[in-house]
Parts: sequence; C-alpha cells; structure tokens
Amino acid sequence: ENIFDRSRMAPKTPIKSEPVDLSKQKGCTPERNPITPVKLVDRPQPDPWTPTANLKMLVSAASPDMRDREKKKELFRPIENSEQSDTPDSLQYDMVDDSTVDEFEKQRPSRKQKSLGLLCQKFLARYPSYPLSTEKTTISLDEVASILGVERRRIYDIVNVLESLHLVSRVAKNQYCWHGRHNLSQTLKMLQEAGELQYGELMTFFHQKEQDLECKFGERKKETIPNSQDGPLLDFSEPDCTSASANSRKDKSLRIMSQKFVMLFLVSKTKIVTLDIAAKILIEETQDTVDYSKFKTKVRRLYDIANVLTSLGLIKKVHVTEERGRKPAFKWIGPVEFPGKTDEPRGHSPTSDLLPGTQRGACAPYQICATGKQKFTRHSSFNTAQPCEETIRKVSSEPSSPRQERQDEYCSKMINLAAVCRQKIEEDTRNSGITSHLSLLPVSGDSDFCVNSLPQAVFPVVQADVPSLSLSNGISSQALHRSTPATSKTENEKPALLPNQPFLCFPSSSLFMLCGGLQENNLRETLPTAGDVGNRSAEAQAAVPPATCQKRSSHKCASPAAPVDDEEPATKRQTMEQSDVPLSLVIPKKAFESPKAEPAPGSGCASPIHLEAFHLDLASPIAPEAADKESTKPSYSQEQEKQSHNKDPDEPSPGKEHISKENAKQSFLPQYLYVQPTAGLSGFNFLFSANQAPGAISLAASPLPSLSIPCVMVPSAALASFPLVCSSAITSPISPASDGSFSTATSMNYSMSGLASTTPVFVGTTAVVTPKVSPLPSVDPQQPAHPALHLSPVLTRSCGAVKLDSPVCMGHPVTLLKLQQPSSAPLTPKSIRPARHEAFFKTPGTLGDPVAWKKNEGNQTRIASSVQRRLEISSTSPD
DNA sequence: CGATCCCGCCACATT
DNA sequence: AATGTGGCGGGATCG
Repeated sequence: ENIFDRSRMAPKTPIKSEPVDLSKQKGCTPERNPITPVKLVDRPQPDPWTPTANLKMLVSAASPDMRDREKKKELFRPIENSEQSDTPDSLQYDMVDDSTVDEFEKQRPSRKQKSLGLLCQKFLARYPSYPLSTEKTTISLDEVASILGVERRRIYDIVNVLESLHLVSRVAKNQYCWHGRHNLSQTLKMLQEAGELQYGELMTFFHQKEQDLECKFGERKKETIPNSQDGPLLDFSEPDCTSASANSRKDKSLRIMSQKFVMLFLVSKTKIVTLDIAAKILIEETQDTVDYSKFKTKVRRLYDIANVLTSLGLIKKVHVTEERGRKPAFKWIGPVEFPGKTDEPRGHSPTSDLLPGTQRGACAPYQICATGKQKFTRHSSFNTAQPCEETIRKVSSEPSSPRQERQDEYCSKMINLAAVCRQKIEEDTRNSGITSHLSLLPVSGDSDFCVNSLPQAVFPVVQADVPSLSLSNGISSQALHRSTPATSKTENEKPALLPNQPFLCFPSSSLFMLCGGLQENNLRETLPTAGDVGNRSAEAQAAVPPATCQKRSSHKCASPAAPVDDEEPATKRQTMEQSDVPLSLVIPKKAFESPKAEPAPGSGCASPIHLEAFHLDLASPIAPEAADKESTKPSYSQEQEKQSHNKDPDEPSPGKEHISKENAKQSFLPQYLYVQPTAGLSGFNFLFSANQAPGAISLAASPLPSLSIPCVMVPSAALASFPLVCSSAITSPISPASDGSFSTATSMNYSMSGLASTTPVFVGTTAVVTPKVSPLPSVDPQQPAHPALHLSPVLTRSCGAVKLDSPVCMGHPVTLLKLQQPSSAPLTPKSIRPARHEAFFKTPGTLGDPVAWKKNEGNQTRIASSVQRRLEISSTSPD
C-alpha cells in the first residue's frame, strides 16, 4: 500500500528529500507497485489507522520499494531522518511513509526493518496470545504475507518455528490455525523432557566443560547421544499427525531444528546456549566432521529461529565470553518451569484448562478410546494426583476438528506422556532412591525433574530393586511396584533391561491415554522429591547415586560402554545408548497389521482411535515418522528377542503368556487392547513396556527425564475400559508376586515370547533401578481396580511385547531398538514395520545405535508414515 | 572483519 | 504442470 501511495505520492509529493534523484527513481519505479499488490491498493492508505498500522503497512510496503531505493541509497539513515522530520512534507497519507518514501533512502532502513524478528512481531501482533478456545483463527499465508508485505517464503520461516512450538498448526495448504500460547508450557515441558533425554548429558557436560566441549563435543555427542540421524522429532509434538505423512518429505528441518534448539535451552542449566554449540549439536550428521559450510548454514538457520523465538519473548541475545572470546549466544528468558502450569491446571488451573479445552481437541482422542470416563479413572489412579488429565480430557471434546485439532491434542498428549514418563521415572527414582541414572541428566533435571514429584503414592513403587541393572529393573519393578514391591528379584535376574530408555509403546491408543493422564500427574507432581531426585541425579551423574542403581547409572552415564555388570550384557551397552536416547516409543506395528483383530476384549472401540492418539502423540509430536517406523522391535535386546522368539513364537505359553503374545499382537493391532490379564496381572491390563515397567525404570529415566517412560500398567479394570496395551510385563502389578514378578512377569510375558523379561526392557535410560524395596503393595491394592494402578509409563515395555509379536515397537528411542534390532527380523513378519519413533527424541546424535534403527528406519519411516496415516484414519473414525 | 541474516533460487512435495 | 513448501547459501548489512 504504502508503496502505492508513495509511488503516487512520491511523485506528487514533494519528495522532500534531497536525494531526489534517488527518490525519483524509486518512486518512479513503478514496478514495485505491482509488487505490493492489491491489498495495498485496497487498503489504501487508510489512514486513519493507528499509527502502528500504518507503520506496518508502510514497512511492508516499503520494503520492496525500499529495497530498491536502498540499494541505491541507503546512505542516510533514514530512520532518523525520516521519522523525525520527514514527514512534513509528505502528506498525510503517510507520515511514515513519506518519510520512508522520500527517504526511501533512509528508510530502507535497514534490514532491521525487514528483519525476520520484526516481521514475526508483526505477525504475532495480529493474533491473540491466548485466544479463546472457541474461536479458531485460521491464518492464510498469502493473506498474511501480503498484509505484512513480505514474500510468502518469509512467512514460512515464521510459521515453521511457531509450529514447532505448537502455537500454530497447519490446517491445510496455505492455511494455518492459530492456537496461541495456551499450550506453550506443555510444549516446552515436553521439549524439556525430550531434551533431557537427548541432550541432558551433553548439556551437562557442556556446562561443565563448556569450552572444550565444543571440540569434543562432536565426539561426545555421538557417543552420548546417539545420533540421531535425523532427528526426528523432538517432539513430536507436532500436531501433525497428518503431517506425519507430510513429514515424510524432508523433514522440515527448520521445525525440528527449532524444537531441538529450544530443548537445548530447556536442558541447559544456565539457560544460555551459544550459537556454535547449538549448531554443532544440531548438526545431526553423524559425521564428525562437519564441514564448515554446513556449520555455517546451520548457524544461519539458527539465526532465523532465534529471531522468531526472540519475538516470542522466549530468548534474548547475549554474549558469552569464553576463553576464546566473546561468542554470540542466546539466553532463555521464557518459562522454565512451565510444567507446573500445565499440570496444575488440570484441575483447576486455568491454564491448563485453557489449553485443553478448546483449543485442541487433542484430548479427544483419548477420550474416545477410553471412553472418557474410564480414562479418567485411570488417570486418577495413576497418579492419583494428577489433574492433568483433566485438562486433557477437556480438551477432548472437540470432535469436530479434524486432524489438526487432534493433532494438537495428540501433541498435548504426547507431551503429557513424556511428562508423565518423566515423572514416573522420577518418582520411581525417588522411591527407590535410586537415582540411578539420572546421572546424566543432571542437571537439567534439576529443574525439571525436581520439580515434579509425584506422589508416590500413587505408585507405591517399590523399588524394586532391581537390580542389578538397575536400570532395567527399576523399570520394571517399578512399574509395578506399586503392585508389588516385591522383589524384584526376578527382575534382577533379568537382565535384560535396558536401562534407560524407556520406550513407549503405543500400542493402543489407550495407552496413550494413559500416559497422558499419567503425565500430567507426573508432570506436575513429579516429584516432590524431586529435589532429592534431582540431587541425586546429579549425584548420580557423578556417580554417586544412591543405591545400586547409581552405580549403574553411573556406568551408563559414564560410559556408555560400561555395561553394567549386572545384568545382562546386552543390555548394558545398549543401555547406555539408550540412555542417550530418549525414549523410545514403540509402536506396535502389529497393530497395523492386524488390526483389530483382536479386539480385545472389549475394547474394541477404542482401538482405532487410540491408535491415532498414540500416533499422534507419539508421532506427532515427535515425529510421526519416527513412530511409525520404529516401532518395532527394536527394543529388545537381541538376545532377548531371540529368546523370545524362541519361546514365544508360537507357543506362548499357555496361559498368560500366550496372552502376552497375543496381547502383543493385538496390541499391535489396531486396537491395542490387550488384556492380559492373565497372568498375574490380574489387575492390569497392560503394561507397556514391559520391562520397563514400572516405573522404576522410568525413573531411571529420570535422568532422563522425560522420556523414560516406564511402563504403565493398567489395572485391569482400567483396561476394561480401555484398550490396552499390553505388555507382558504387565503383570504384576497386582499380584504380589508380581512385583517381583512384576518385572518378571513382564518379562515373562515377553519372555515367553522371548525372554523378554530379560530383555528388555527398556529401561529408562537411566534408569534406575529401583529397588524393590519396599513394596508397596498396599498401595496398589487400593487401587487395584482402578486402573490406574500405577501406571508407569508404559511404553517401554511395549516394545518388548511387541516384539514378541513381531513387530516391534519402536521406540524411537532408540535404545531399545538398537539393541535388539536383531531380532527384528524375526518379528517382523507380522509386524509390520515397526515404526520407530525415533523421531522423538532422536536427535541426531542420539541414537547410538543407529544401526539398528537405521535399518528399520529406512523402511520404516515411510512405512511408518503410512501407518500413521492409517491410524489416523482409523482413529478418526472409530467406528 | 566477523556477526547477522535478507533474499530468493531452486528442488521437492502436493495438488 | 502448477503451485506450495522450504532447504540453502550468496552476499549485503550491521556493529
């Protein structure tokens, strides 16, 4: 508009400036006019608008023109001149413009005016930070671009970053939906969790070392983190499940990069991240050598992202002085503890409410599955405390919205899950005392982790002790601990676990749901103890850790390599890796495969939906992709798998085990429900990850925060409602034996299939172990029914389960997968491809084991995506 | 001169 | 094929 005006004006008007010539030229250059197209015209200077408006217009309009002019001139500093005086002559039409115009020279002002950050501010100014849930604002890229006077390309830059934080979601081509910051805290929390998993160690490391790091950095990263090749998604969060498909393409690195970048801040103790470090970290490339050009490009992108984040008020530019000198860096000035919000709200809190409710519809999915109530129920059980769910639930309501919403929801869910997982882990940890693994996490933990605390109550976990492995154990045990604290001997025995990584399984949607619920709880609560935990973790890192676990943890931490002794061998290593890895999510491929076939008892309904949900959660947020693919198998340890195979394979044992298998399969299936009860589970429905189980593991994870998710168990009752997941593991919760058994059981299940028990498990990375210590049986009891039991986060296990069947899970996390990979083959058949989710966490480096992954990934990825899609579909229509 | 980062070519995806 | 997306990096500006 401005331009127009100007042009018109310009000519007419006196151009005040001296530089007439220039101005003329410009002014003359009508061409531009064209550029500013129509809209401007429309608007024609309006006038009267607010100054701001004018400015905007001007700016935008100007920019093009300006450019030319600028090119020519620029000399002067337009800004000053223009603003101040210029206007005079210019007429009314625009003061600003005039100035600008005339000044064109001046104006052009700098790039600053055209900066992405400023553009972003203008963009953000157009939408409410906290829109009413009801209203959904759709954003037309073309429209915005024209209004702001920029090319669409620039809008993409902004939107992509906003999308990574879930402030907007892509609805359709050229159209985005504005969500505002309602979910920002959730998203951040999720990212934080994911970040811890992925980068916890690193960051810690850095901090410590800071300097060196860089150099080393590369190496370490690799080591520690696996790499992710891709990083899929951190979050996953994205809502886009849909996108999943979309994702397929490139990866939208900007989005992923943005999330990763944010993760770094959230994980960083100092909350300051230098560009170079971030670039290094974000260069996923596995390769050590990153070429300079690549680094340079990465830095450029980071500037783009940083500009947007700065506009959002999340970071600010600072400089850090290092030995070498001063380096550009950014400091996180956004919320650090977001979680609280999120969590709290649930119940009452506003924030949460906001989110959930309307905006997203995210919730919905779960609900569906679960049926709302039940879900809740479960939830409750889960945590007992947490309100989180509520929030979620609320959300659910919106059916209408299509995917997007869902996606969002999913995202939210995902996030929640993550949170939950973490929490769990934390809890577990606390409970156990284990700390385990945390080590890595260090710090970060602190903040976050610490924060949460869950009530342990919920889970009584026990700590199982596990053992030896701590990690693993922890997991398992934990998980169930509640159930039993028993001993976990078994677990111990089983070595298999993986330490850290938790996986998530997604088997059924339900799971998700659960998780979600959990999450909240967890999140929020997370540990009160947290402090302890945190400390511990730190310590752990150090190696101190408490108990056994600690050791292990340390091991892990320390060296990945180090296996833990205890346990299983395989695990160990992997473990380490795992740890790095964040969580894995597992998805059951099978599900796809067989869908529904089984209906699990009942739960049929849910299934489809659930799946979606999961996907969403998992996938979406993270990366849809990841989920897909990975799923599979990966997790187990090879060994285990093998065993499993052997065992399972067809035979499951009778009873429960079979069940397990079945479940597993089923799980995979579309539905996901499982039931499993047979075994000892009695109560539960499922579990997810088996090994992991229980919380313990998760805890371990704790270190990792988020990720780790342990398994969850669901009480049968709960199950009933839902679908389930299954994991073999499950078992126990209830039974006393269980606990010990629990793990075992789980294992068993797996085992059955394979050895799962041992196997797998994923433990959270860090896992910890948890000792069985005390059992809390009682606790459980309480709830036995309620589904919730404790849920530990499930996930993990699932993998195992999955595997059994075939598929596998994938977790993105990697760890597991990696480990197992081997097995995959076997499994595969049925399974479909597992999906991996690596994405989630994947960080570039993360996975250590990429190998396994990769294998899978390649195929899977795509597959996965397809799968996801399917899921989506199904989910959508639940039938 | 190094830090920033605008700009827009161009490839790939989707329609 | 057209159009939407978005990676990417040259090279201009800033400080």
